[in-house]
Amino acid sequence: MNATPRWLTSEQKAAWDSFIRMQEKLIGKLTRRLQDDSGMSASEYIVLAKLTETEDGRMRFMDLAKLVEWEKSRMSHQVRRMAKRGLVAKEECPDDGRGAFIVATPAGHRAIEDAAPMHVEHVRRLFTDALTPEELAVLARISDRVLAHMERQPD
Amino acid sequence: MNATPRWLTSEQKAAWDSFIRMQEKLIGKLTRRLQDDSGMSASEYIVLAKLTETEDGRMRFMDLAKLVEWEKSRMSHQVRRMAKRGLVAKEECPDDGRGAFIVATPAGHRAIEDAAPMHVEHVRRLFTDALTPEELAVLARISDRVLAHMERQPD
DNA sequence: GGCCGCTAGTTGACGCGTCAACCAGTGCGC
DNA sequence: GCGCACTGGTTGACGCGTCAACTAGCGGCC
Repeated sequence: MNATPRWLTSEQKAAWDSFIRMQEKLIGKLTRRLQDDSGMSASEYIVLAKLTETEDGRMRFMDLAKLVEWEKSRMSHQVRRMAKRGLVAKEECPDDGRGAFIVATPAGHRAIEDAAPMHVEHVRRLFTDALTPEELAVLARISDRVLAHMERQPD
Repeated sequence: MNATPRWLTSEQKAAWDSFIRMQEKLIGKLTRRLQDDSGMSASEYIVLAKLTETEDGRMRFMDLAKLVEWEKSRMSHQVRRMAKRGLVAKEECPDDGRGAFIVATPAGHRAIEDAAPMHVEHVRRLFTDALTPEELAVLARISDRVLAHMERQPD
């Protein structure tokens, strides 16, 4: 212990800084846009998106949480807030006394249908339009490599 | 208005999904690690990092906010919390009656010096080690392109 | 020197995310 | 059928981030 730390090379640091800066600005702009255009947070958007992609706009609480890779407590808080806003509703589950279904309400369906086209347009405008198809493919490959690499690491 | 929305192609959507997933997982792991290893949030880390990179560990409030591209209210809240924890202190500015200097305390210096080597190690372990130097360079170039593209867009 | 618009910084309310503690129902072993 | 570990889900406290409203000092124009 107490070995002199191995810092990043200047190329590595530059790459890291660019990546972090880009990602922060991009996500920031998108969430602000979503909020301004549709009065919806990114979390609300993704919950509604996943729910309404199903057959009947309904999903078991834990299935939903696993699908978006959230902790159950995060999902619980989120669902409570969205239920208060009338975007989703909780229904009890006949098969499992503990369980709950989360359902997108009509207002929820309307909200995501209104929001989605604009959101996609912003993703296009800010992100995909910046890159050639080849660059986009390279970025996808790199992202998958990092993801795969992380899977192999502890934690 | 009401034109049928132009969705992303499946390649674009796949690239977007991979990027988002990677970035969320990576940032998530790093912040959790930082918290566990050093009891510090990412925000605290960056504030201390920028502060201690200066000559005297001191910076004008607004200069600091601009440097890390935060809103002043965000910085104000952050500094208040960090002052409460004893990581920084506020000093008044002789030249400008409104102004404030933010100073890293000895505890602040110690905290970042302890945290930095481990943090860098995790960045290396989770990110730079996943990629070849060429891939890293490509990612940097792509990030810079997206950044530059965003600068040219409204908002 | 008095007004006015600007910049510096704070505050409060509210949504978000994490952690840890908790309750309740399930299902399995005996 | 009883006990017990596990899963499903909630809750409360707290740090974080945004927005909007606010205070206060500065600087320029008349």
